[in-house]
Amino acid sequence: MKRDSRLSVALHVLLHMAQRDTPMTSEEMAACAGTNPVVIRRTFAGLRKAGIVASTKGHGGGWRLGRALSSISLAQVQEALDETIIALGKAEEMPGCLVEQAVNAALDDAVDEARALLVRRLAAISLASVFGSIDTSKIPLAKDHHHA
Amino acid sequence: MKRDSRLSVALHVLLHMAQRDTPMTSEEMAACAGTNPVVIRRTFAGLRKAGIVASTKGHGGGWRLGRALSSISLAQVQEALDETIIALGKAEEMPGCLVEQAVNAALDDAVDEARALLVRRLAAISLASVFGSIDTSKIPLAKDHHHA
DNA sequence: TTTCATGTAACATAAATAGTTACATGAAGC
DNA sequence: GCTTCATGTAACTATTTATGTTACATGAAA
Repeated sequence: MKRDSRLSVALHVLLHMAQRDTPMTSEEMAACAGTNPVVIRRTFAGLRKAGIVASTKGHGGGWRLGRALSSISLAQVQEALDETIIALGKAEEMPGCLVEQAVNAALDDAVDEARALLVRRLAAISLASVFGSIDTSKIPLAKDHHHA
Repeated sequence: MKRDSRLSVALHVLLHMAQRDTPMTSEEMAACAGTNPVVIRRTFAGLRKAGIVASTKGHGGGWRLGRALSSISLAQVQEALDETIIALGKAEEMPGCLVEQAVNAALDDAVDEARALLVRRLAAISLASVFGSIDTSKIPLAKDHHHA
């Protein structure tokens, strides 16, 4: 089963957006995500509905953050994308089969618990803290500021 | 993203297999899983490699458990299926981008933790315990044994 | 030596996702 | 007001992945 990387992509784009003072067009976002503008607009529509970003049409328009980085948790972004977290599903081929019911009940408990844990962890991480974790020491200086 | 229900299906079939004293053909297994024999043979090849089931060719052949239900954990079956657990993946569009790296590092931690929890939970559940949880009170009696 | 079942390759189908084209909507600038 | 630029979204195409199917070789029992 293929994994869904929309959350990773969305977070990446959001952090680049945070570094700008002008709105970011879907074309710029697409370039930064390695995809195309329509896919971005489609994906980010969910984030807009959640208030995480806002978009404006027309000249000088584009996308900007809807609130501060510190007020956006990874869980909120995940939720807004309506992305599946746990890949394990349950079979429902034989709705009346007690064996199938017992199997699904056993799986449900474990899966729900893991999903809840992941959501808690993602809820505890803000975009601001991810932003702060960027290792700026690796960024080559644009110009030599003759440090030291 | 679509969920993968192979674990649920495999567990279901294994429990039906446990209730029999003769080998179960892939055709019977397919009927019980709502799929077809080749898909079953393909899926269960992984379980055979893990020793969870054994298969024999020829007349009277088919599939049977490789060890006792109490010695098979849900985690072992999951592992044998080589099934993805967590659906969240990471983007690697811009390998050099520090922002992308920071995002993926943040996600990795949370995802790994949730995956580990789920595996622990699945490892703690044996097929025998799932078998024991089947609610036999709901099974209609085949014939009236004039109980009471 | 016939029958039955697995093992597996090769191919076909189906379903989900992503990408593309096209165009309506609306906001800025001239 | 008209042009330009950007979003919003529908409709379509392409790609990818998983599933289902056909075909046939292998091997064991009767």
